[in-house]
Amino acid sequence: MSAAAARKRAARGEGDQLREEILTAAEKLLIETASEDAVSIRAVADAVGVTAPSIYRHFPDKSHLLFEVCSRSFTGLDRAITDTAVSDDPFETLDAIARAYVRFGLEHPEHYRIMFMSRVDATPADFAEQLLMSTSGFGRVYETCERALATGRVRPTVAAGGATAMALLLWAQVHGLTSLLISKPAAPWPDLDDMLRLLLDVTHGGITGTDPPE
Amino acid sequence: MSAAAARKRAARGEGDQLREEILTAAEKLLIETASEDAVSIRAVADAVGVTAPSIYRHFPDKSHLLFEVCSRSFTGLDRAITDTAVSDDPFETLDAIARAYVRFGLEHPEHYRIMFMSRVDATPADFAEQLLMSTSGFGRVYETCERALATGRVRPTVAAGGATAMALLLWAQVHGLTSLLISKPAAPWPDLDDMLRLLLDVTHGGITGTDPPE
DNA sequence: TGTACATCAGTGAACGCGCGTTCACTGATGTAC
DNA sequence: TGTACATCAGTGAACGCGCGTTCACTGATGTAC
Repeated sequence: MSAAAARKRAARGEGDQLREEILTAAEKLLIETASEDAVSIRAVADAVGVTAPSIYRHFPDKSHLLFEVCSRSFTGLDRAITDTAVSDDPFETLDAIARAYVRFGLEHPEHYRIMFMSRVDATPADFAEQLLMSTSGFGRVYETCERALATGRVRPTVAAGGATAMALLLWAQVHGLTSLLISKPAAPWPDLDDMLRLLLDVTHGGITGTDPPE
Repeated sequence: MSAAAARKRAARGEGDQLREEILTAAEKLLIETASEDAVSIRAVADAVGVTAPSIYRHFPDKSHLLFEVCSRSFTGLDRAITDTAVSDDPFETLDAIARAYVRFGLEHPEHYRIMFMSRVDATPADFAEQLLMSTSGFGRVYETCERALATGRVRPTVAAGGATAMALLLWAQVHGLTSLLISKPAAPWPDLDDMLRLLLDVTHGGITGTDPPE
């Protein structure tokens, strides 16, 4: 049962149109099947309504296709972080970013899985790592950590590690919750809002040594 | 190049011997190749020095084999937690468990990946979840959280969630660090000991509202 | 305006591969008499 | 003690499958004269 509607062949300059459709279909397939393996060249081609070889006019091979789908997800997360309102208070900003991060992960679990839970060499070359660390999203977190340190409200033992360690710690915290919620949905989780509040509360308290403002 | 040494055929009662060898080989393959996909029936059989069909005398199918490898890993983690010395101070106990947990994950990254970072339906039926939550390891954490709550030293906002939420939070914390270290080794991580101390410090501080004892 | 032609998006058939699994079998091992 | 026999661990060949990828091709589109 080929999902293909009758396709019109693209005109001369419009080759990029099919390219877009391929990416969209691959993304959709990835999300629906919840499995990277199910995203085969043939399946994608079929979903778009085209034969398998024509994928190769637009992507050199399968891994480049998957990587581009993945890389768009990074952009999405990046935007989610970058769009987060900046507060004068760096701690509030970090809270807002953390919430945006978790929300993004839960709304795009399969992308999240590929980005942060899959094997390192699943994406071409060393590209992926670079892509991650160079995103403006991580940069934003790092800067905000610097601002937080500058307030002098960070406990000395924590401040000693510097902004890099602090940013990585915060990342680990939100990643831990996000990825466990994705991979172990059957655990006896409390209400998500409660859990998130608890996490942020503990993290804030552990970093500043004071109760959170609210 | 079959890795097979000449094998002696097992005697009557010793069928379980090959079964053991199969499990060991599958585990080894999983760790060496760092890929669940590379653990094929054929590859395992070859590693043991036997033909593929003979696997089926010992396991009904591939997923049961993989599941048993995985289930042994759970037992390993479970033991790592259960063997952790219990201190009178529940917070010290939680710290020790956390350290044992992270160490286990880093020493068995592929097992850890399968246990906590892979898709839910990658293991037969709903077995896996049950296996996780019913391990004595998680029970130990839960009990220790109850003891911690009983000390009255836990901040009210945290205590309000109860022992379940607290245990899940701690799990998310250590899982976050462990899984990120595994999947993003190229990130600018500080020294592991420093990172771990930072994590425990922040968590402890966030939960009790006081500086750690040391 | 009309026709010959170059371009190039997409096709259809085929390749070789490794996979999980099945089947009828072989032949060493242990047992019954 | 010796022999016929049942057991069953492991074999070898084969199955059908979906995969990524290649190749020579078709035929609609746009352009040059």
